[in-house]
Amino acid sequence: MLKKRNVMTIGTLAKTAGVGVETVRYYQRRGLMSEPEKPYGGIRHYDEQALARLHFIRASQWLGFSLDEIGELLTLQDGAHCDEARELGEQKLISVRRKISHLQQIEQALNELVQKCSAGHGDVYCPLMASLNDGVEDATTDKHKVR
Amino acid sequence: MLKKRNVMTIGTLAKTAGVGVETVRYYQRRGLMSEPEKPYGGIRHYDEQALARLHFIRASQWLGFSLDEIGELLTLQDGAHCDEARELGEQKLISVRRKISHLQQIEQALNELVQKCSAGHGDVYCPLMASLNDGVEDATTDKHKVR
DNA sequence: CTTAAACCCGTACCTCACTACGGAAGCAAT
DNA sequence: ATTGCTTCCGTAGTGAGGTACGGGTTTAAG
Repeated sequence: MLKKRNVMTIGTLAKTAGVGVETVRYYQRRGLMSEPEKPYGGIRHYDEQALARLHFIRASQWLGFSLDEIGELLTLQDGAHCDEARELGEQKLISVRRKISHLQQIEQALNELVQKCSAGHGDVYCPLMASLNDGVEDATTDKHKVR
Repeated sequence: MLKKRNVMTIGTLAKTAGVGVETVRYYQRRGLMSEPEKPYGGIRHYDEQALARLHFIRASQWLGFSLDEIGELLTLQDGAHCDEARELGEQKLISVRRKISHLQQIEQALNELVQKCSAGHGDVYCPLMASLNDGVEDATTDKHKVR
Protein backbone atom coordinates (compact mmCIF):
# COMPACT_ATOMS: atom_id res chain seq x y z
CA MET A 1 0.00 0.00 0.00
CA LEU A 2 2.64 2.54 0.97
CA LYS A 3 5.08 2.92 -1.88
CA LYS A 4 8.77 2.27 -1.45
CA ARG A 5 9.52 5.27 0.71
CA ASN A 6 6.66 7.46 1.96
CA VAL A 7 5.30 8.22 -1.49
CA MET A 8 1.55 7.95 -1.93
CA THR A 9 -1.20 9.18 -4.19
CA ILE A 10 -4.07 11.06 -2.64
CA GLY A 11 -6.18 7.90 -2.60
CA THR A 12 -3.58 5.90 -0.70
CA LEU A 13 -2.99 8.76 1.67
CA ALA A 14 -6.70 9.08 2.37
CA LYS A 15 -7.23 5.38 2.91
CA THR A 16 -4.20 5.12 5.18
CA ALA A 17 -5.51 7.94 7.35
CA GLY A 18 -9.04 6.56 7.26
CA VAL A 19 -10.67 9.51 5.52
CA GLY A 20 -12.12 10.04 2.05
CA VAL A 21 -10.25 11.52 -0.87
CA GLU A 22 -12.76 14.34 -0.98
CA THR A 23 -12.05 15.09 2.63
CA VAL A 24 -8.34 15.53 1.95
CA ARG A 25 -9.12 17.86 -0.91
CA TYR A 26 -11.54 19.71 1.33
CA TYR A 27 -8.81 20.21 3.95
CA GLN A 28 -6.56 21.55 1.22
CA ARG A 29 -9.22 24.03 0.19
CA ARG A 30 -9.58 25.07 3.83
CA GLY A 31 -5.85 25.69 4.01
CA LEU A 32 -5.21 22.95 6.56
CA MET A 33 -2.99 21.00 4.20
CA SER A 34 -0.90 22.12 1.27
CA GLU A 35 -1.20 20.72 -2.22
CA PRO A 36 2.09 19.21 -3.33
CA GLU A 37 3.45 20.40 -6.69
CA LYS A 38 2.31 18.17 -9.44
CA PRO A 39 4.83 16.78 -11.91
CA TYR A 40 4.24 17.89 -15.51
CA GLY A 41 0.86 16.57 -16.54
CA GLY A 42 0.88 13.96 -13.84
CA ILE A 43 -0.33 13.01 -10.41
CA ARG A 44 0.56 14.65 -7.12
CA HIS A 45 2.38 12.56 -4.56
CA TYR A 46 2.16 12.75 -0.81
CA ASP A 47 4.68 11.79 1.87
CA GLU A 48 4.65 10.97 5.55
CA GLN A 49 4.42 14.61 6.51
CA ALA A 50 1.08 14.83 4.78
CA LEU A 51 -0.02 11.73 6.66
CA ALA A 52 1.16 13.20 9.95
CA ARG A 53 -0.76 16.35 9.20
CA LEU A 54 -3.89 14.31 8.61
CA HIS A 55 -3.37 12.49 11.91
CA PHE A 56 -2.94 15.81 13.67
CA ILE A 57 -6.19 17.09 12.23
CA ARG A 58 -8.19 14.00 13.17
CA ALA A 59 -6.72 13.87 16.67
CA SER A 60 -7.58 17.52 17.20
CA GLN A 61 -11.07 16.98 15.86
CA TRP A 62 -11.55 14.09 18.21
CA LEU A 63 -10.78 16.46 21.06
CA GLY A 64 -13.54 18.76 19.90
CA PHE A 65 -11.58 21.40 18.01
CA SER A 66 -13.27 22.86 14.96
CA LEU A 67 -11.44 23.03 11.66
CA ASP A 68 -10.94 26.76 12.18
CA GLU A 69 -9.39 26.12 15.58
CA ILE A 70 -7.22 23.41 14.11
CA GLY A 71 -5.96 25.93 11.60
CA GLU A 72 -4.98 28.08 14.55
CA LEU A 73 -3.24 25.20 16.28
CA LEU A 74 -1.32 24.48 13.12
CA THR A 75 0.15 27.97 13.02
CA LEU A 76 1.48 27.34 16.52
CA GLN A 77 3.09 24.10 15.54
CA ASP A 78 6.31 25.56 14.22
CA GLY A 79 8.14 27.19 17.10
CA ALA A 80 7.62 26.97 20.81
CA HIS A 81 4.14 28.46 21.25
CA CYS A 82 3.27 26.06 23.99
CA ASP A 83 1.50 28.73 26.05
CA GLU A 84 -0.89 29.62 23.27
CA ALA A 85 -1.59 25.98 22.57
CA ARG A 86 -2.31 25.32 26.22
CA GLU A 87 -4.63 28.31 26.30
CA LEU A 88 -6.65 26.89 23.40
CA GLY A 89 -6.73 23.55 25.15
CA GLU A 90 -8.00 25.13 28.35
CA GLN A 91 -10.75 26.98 26.53
CA LYS A 92 -11.81 23.77 24.86
CA LEU A 93 -11.75 21.96 28.16
CA ILE A 94 -14.10 24.56 29.61
CA SER A 95 -16.52 24.19 26.73
CA VAL A 96 -16.41 20.40 26.93
CA ARG A 97 -17.20 20.56 30.64
CA ARG A 98 -20.11 22.90 29.96
CA LYS A 99 -21.50 20.48 27.40
CA ILE A 100 -21.16 17.61 29.84
CA SER A 101 -23.04 19.32 32.61
CA HIS A 102 -25.75 20.41 30.20
CA LEU A 103 -26.18 16.85 29.00
CA GLN A 104 -26.23 15.60 32.57
CA GLN A 105 -29.16 17.89 33.33
CA ILE A 106 -30.95 16.50 30.31
CA GLU A 107 -30.12 12.97 31.34
CA GLN A 108 -31.61 13.50 34.76
CA ALA A 109 -34.80 15.06 33.46
CA LEU A 110 -35.27 12.44 30.78
CA ASN A 111 -34.58 9.63 33.18
CA GLU A 112 -37.20 10.88 35.60
CA LEU A 113 -39.77 11.13 32.84
CA VAL A 114 -39.09 7.64 31.59
CA GLN A 115 -39.21 6.25 35.12
CA LYS A 116 -42.55 7.89 35.76
CA CYS A 117 -43.89 6.37 32.57
CA SER A 118 -42.67 2.93 33.51
CA ALA A 119 -44.19 2.97 36.96
CA GLY A 120 -47.86 2.12 36.57
CA HIS A 121 -49.81 5.35 36.49
CA GLY A 122 -53.57 5.91 36.26
CA ASP A 123 -53.34 4.94 32.57
CA VAL A 124 -55.46 7.88 31.54
CA TYR A 125 -52.55 10.12 30.72
CA CYS A 126 -48.83 9.91 29.96
CA PRO A 127 -46.52 11.60 32.46
CA LEU A 128 -43.88 12.16 29.80
CA MET A 129 -46.32 13.91 27.50
CA ALA A 130 -47.78 15.84 30.39
CA SER A 131 -44.36 17.15 31.32
CA LEU A 132 -43.63 18.15 27.76
CA ASN A 133 -46.91 20.03 27.67
CA ASP A 134 -46.07 21.82 30.89
CA GLY A 135 -42.55 22.66 29.79
CA VAL A 136 -40.51 19.96 31.57
CA GLU A 137 -39.83 22.26 34.55
CA ASP A 138 -36.88 20.16 35.68
CA ALA A 139 -33.17 20.57 36.01
CA THR A 140 -32.70 23.94 37.67
CA THR A 141 -35.38 25.34 35.34
CA ASP A 142 -33.03 27.42 33.25
CA LYS A 143 -34.63 29.16 30.29
CA HIS A 144 -31.83 28.37 27.92
CA LYS A 145 -31.99 28.86 24.21
CA VAL A 146 -31.74 25.43 22.67
CA ARG A 147 -29.23 26.34 20.00
CA MET B 1 -49.42 41.82 25.53
CA LEU B 2 -51.94 38.97 25.53
CA LYS B 3 -55.21 40.24 24.10
CA LYS B 4 -58.38 40.01 26.10
CA ARG B 5 -58.79 36.27 25.85
CA ASN B 6 -56.02 34.15 24.32
CA VAL B 7 -55.96 35.95 21.00
CA MET B 8 -52.57 36.92 19.65
CA THR B 9 -50.90 37.82 16.41
CA ILE B 10 -47.97 35.76 15.30
CA GLY B 11 -45.57 38.40 16.65
CA THR B 12 -47.12 38.38 20.09
CA LEU B 13 -47.26 34.59 20.14
CA ALA B 14 -43.61 34.35 19.20
CA LYS B 15 -42.47 36.90 21.75
CA THR B 16 -44.55 35.25 24.49
CA ALA B 17 -42.93 31.90 23.75
CA GLY B 18 -39.49 33.45 23.42
CA VAL B 19 -38.91 32.54 19.79
CA GLY B 20 -38.76 34.54 16.57
CA VAL B 21 -41.66 35.05 14.21
CA GLU B 22 -39.69 33.30 11.51
CA THR B 23 -39.26 30.32 13.77
CA VAL B 24 -43.01 29.95 14.22
CA ARG B 25 -43.51 30.12 10.49
CA TYR B 26 -40.75 27.59 10.07
CA TYR B 27 -42.47 25.19 12.45
CA GLN B 28 -45.66 25.62 10.45
CA ARG B 29 -43.84 24.76 7.23
CA ARG B 30 -42.38 21.71 8.98
CA GLY B 31 -45.86 20.63 9.94
CA LEU B 32 -45.29 20.97 13.67
CA MET B 33 -47.91 23.68 14.02
CA SER B 34 -51.00 24.43 11.98
CA GLU B 35 -51.70 27.76 10.35
CA PRO B 36 -54.96 29.20 11.63
CA GLU B 37 -57.49 30.26 9.00
CA LYS B 38 -57.09 33.87 8.14
CA PRO B 39 -60.09 36.20 8.16
CA TYR B 40 -60.86 37.83 4.79
CA GLY B 41 -57.88 39.92 3.82
CA GLY B 42 -56.68 40.10 7.37
CA ILE B 43 -54.28 38.75 9.92
CA ARG B 44 -54.22 35.29 11.45
CA HIS B 45 -54.80 35.01 15.15
CA TYR B 46 -53.39 32.47 17.55
CA ASP B 47 -54.72 31.16 20.83
CA GLU B 48 -53.39 29.43 23.91
CA GLN B 49 -53.29 26.07 22.16
CA ALA B 50 -50.75 27.44 19.73
CA LEU B 51 -48.74 28.73 22.65
CA ALA B 52 -48.92 25.33 24.35
CA ARG B 53 -47.74 23.67 21.17
CA LEU B 54 -44.79 26.01 21.05
CA HIS B 55 -43.94 25.21 24.67
CA PHE B 56 -44.15 21.51 23.90
CA ILE B 57 -41.75 21.91 21.01
CA ARG B 58 -39.20 23.89 23.00
CA ALA B 59 -39.38 21.54 25.98
CA SER B 60 -38.83 18.55 23.71
CA GLN B 61 -35.95 20.28 22.00
CA TRP B 62 -34.35 21.02 25.31
CA LEU B 63 -34.42 17.27 25.99
CA GLY B 64 -32.49 16.67 22.80
CA PHE B 65 -35.25 15.65 20.44
CA SER B 66 -34.87 16.75 16.84
CA LEU B 67 -37.73 18.48 15.07
CA ASP B 68 -38.46 15.27 13.19
CA GLU B 69 -38.70 13.35 16.43
CA ILE B 70 -40.89 16.05 17.89
CA GLY B 71 -43.21 15.59 14.95
CA GLU B 72 -43.39 11.94 15.90
CA LEU B 73 -44.08 12.76 19.53
CA LEU B 74 -46.87 15.06 18.45
CA THR B 75 -48.67 12.29 16.62
CA LEU B 76 -48.68 10.35 19.89
CA GLN B 77 -50.14 13.22 21.82
CA ASP B 78 -53.79 12.53 21.02
CA GLY B 79 -54.73 9.18 22.53
CA ALA B 80 -52.96 7.07 25.09
CA HIS B 81 -49.73 6.14 23.28
CA CYS B 82 -47.71 6.28 26.44
CA ASP B 83 -45.69 3.19 25.56
CA GLU B 84 -44.48 4.61 22.27
CA ALA B 85 -43.62 7.90 23.90
CA ARG B 86 -41.66 6.16 26.62
CA GLU B 87 -39.82 4.16 23.99
CA LEU B 88 -38.73 7.34 22.23
CA GLY B 89 -37.67 8.76 25.57
CA GLU B 90 -35.61 5.69 26.35
CA GLN B 91 -33.86 5.83 23.00
CA LYS B 92 -33.06 9.46 23.55
CA LEU B 93 -31.79 8.69 27.01
CA ILE B 94 -29.43 6.12 25.57
CA SER B 95 -28.06 8.55 23.02
CA VAL B 96 -27.64 11.25 25.64
CA ARG B 97 -25.69 8.86 27.84
CA ARG B 98 -23.48 7.89 24.92
CA LYS B 99 -22.74 11.53 24.24
CA ILE B 100 -21.90 12.11 27.89
CA SER B 101 -19.43 9.27 28.07
CA HIS B 102 -17.84 10.32 24.81
CA LEU B 103 -17.39 13.84 26.15
CA GLN B 104 -16.01 12.49 29.39
CA GLN B 105 -13.31 10.65 27.49
CA ILE B 106 -12.45 13.84 25.70
CA GLU B 107 -12.45 15.73 28.96
CA GLN B 108 -9.98 13.33 30.49
CA ALA B 109 -7.63 13.37 27.52
CA LEU B 110 -7.72 17.12 27.19
CA ASN B 111 -7.22 17.62 30.89
CA GLU B 112 -4.13 15.44 30.90
CA LEU B 113 -2.68 17.32 27.96
CA VAL B 114 -3.26 20.70 29.54
CA GLN B 115 -1.80 19.49 32.84
CA LYS B 116 1.31 18.22 31.12
CA CYS B 117 1.73 21.58 29.43
CA SER B 118 1.35 23.45 32.69
CA ALA B 119 3.89 21.37 34.54
CA GLY B 120 7.32 22.69 33.61
CA HIS B 121 8.66 20.53 30.83
CA GLY B 122 12.00 20.70 29.05
CA ASP B 123 10.75 23.79 27.22
CA VAL B 124 11.97 22.48 23.91
CA TYR B 125 8.68 20.96 22.86
CA CYS B 126 5.01 21.19 23.72
CA PRO B 127 3.43 18.02 25.13
CA LEU B 128 0.01 18.97 23.82
CA MET B 129 1.32 19.43 20.30
CA ALA B 130 3.38 16.30 20.57
CA SER B 131 0.29 14.30 21.50
CA LEU B 132 -1.70 15.76 18.65
CA ASN B 133 1.08 14.80 16.29
CA ASP B 134 1.11 11.27 17.63
CA GLY B 135 -2.65 10.94 17.49
CA VAL B 136 -3.62 11.54 21.13
CA GLU B 137 -3.61 7.79 21.92
CA ASP B 138 -5.69 8.31 25.05
CA ALA B 139 -9.09 7.36 26.25
CA THR B 140 -9.45 3.69 25.33
CA THR B 141 -7.88 4.48 21.95
CA ASP B 142 -11.02 3.93 19.95
CA LYS B 143 -10.78 4.73 16.28
CA HIS B 144 -14.08 6.55 16.13
CA LYS B 145 -15.21 8.60 13.22
CA VAL B 146 -15.44 12.15 14.46
CA ARG B 147 -18.82 12.91 12.93
C1' DC C 1 -4.10 -2.64 -26.76
C1' DT C 2 -7.88 -2.15 -24.17
C1' DT C 3 -10.31 -1.52 -20.19
C1' DA C 4 -10.90 -0.55 -15.39
C1' DA C 5 -9.51 1.98 -11.58
C1' DA C 6 -7.56 6.12 -9.76
C1' DC C 7 -6.56 10.92 -10.19
C1' DC C 8 -7.64 16.04 -11.29
C1' DC C 9 -10.64 19.94 -10.82
C1' DG C 10 -14.56 22.85 -10.18
C1' DT C 11 -19.00 23.12 -8.66
C1' DA C 12 -23.12 21.64 -6.55
C1' DC C 13 -25.47 19.41 -2.99
C1' DC C 14 -26.39 17.48 1.90
C1' DT C 15 -28.23 18.00 7.06
C1' DC C 16 -30.25 20.85 10.77
C1' DA C 17 -32.56 24.54 12.60
C1' DC C 18 -33.05 28.57 11.61
C1' DT C 19 -32.57 33.52 9.74
C1' DA C 20 -32.81 36.99 6.28
C1' DC C 21 -34.74 39.40 2.25
C1' DG C 22 -38.08 41.78 -0.46
C1' DG C 23 -42.29 43.65 -1.70
C1' DA C 24 -47.22 44.25 -0.86
C1' DA C 25 -50.74 45.15 2.24
C1' DG C 26 -52.94 46.05 6.99
C1' DC C 27 -53.36 48.52 11.40
C1' DA C 28 -52.41 51.94 15.05
C1' DA C 29 -51.08 56.41 16.39
C1' DT C 30 -50.15 61.19 15.33
C1' DA D 1 -53.11 61.51 5.65
C1' DT D 2 -48.70 60.11 6.65
C1' DT D 3 -45.45 57.67 9.16
C1' DG D 4 -43.93 53.48 10.76
C1' DC D 5 -44.39 49.01 12.71
C1' DT D 6 -46.48 44.29 11.67
C1' DT D 7 -48.09 40.69 8.93
C1' DC D 8 -48.09 37.87 4.81
C1' DC D 9 -45.72 34.93 1.63
C1' DG D 10 -42.17 32.74 -1.05
C1' DT D 11 -37.58 32.07 -1.73
C1' DA D 12 -32.77 32.09 -0.55
C1' DG D 13 -28.82 32.13 2.56
C1' DT D 14 -26.17 30.59 6.90
C1' DG D 15 -22.59 27.44 9.26
C1' DA D 16 -20.00 23.11 9.84
C1' DG D 17 -18.06 19.50 7.82
C1' DG D 18 -18.13 17.23 4.53
C1' DT D 19 -20.11 14.17 0.15
C1' DA D 20 -21.37 13.70 -4.71
C1' DC D 21 -21.14 14.63 -9.63
C1' DG D 22 -19.36 15.09 -14.12
C1' DG D 23 -16.04 15.31 -17.55
C1' DG D 24 -11.41 14.78 -18.66
C1' DT D 25 -6.54 12.51 -18.12
C1' DT D 26 -3.34 8.72 -16.37
C1' DT D 27 -1.68 4.78 -15.00
C1' DA D 28 -1.70 -0.22 -13.76
C1' DA D 29 -3.32 -4.84 -15.03
C1' DG D 30 -4.40 -8.33 -18.17
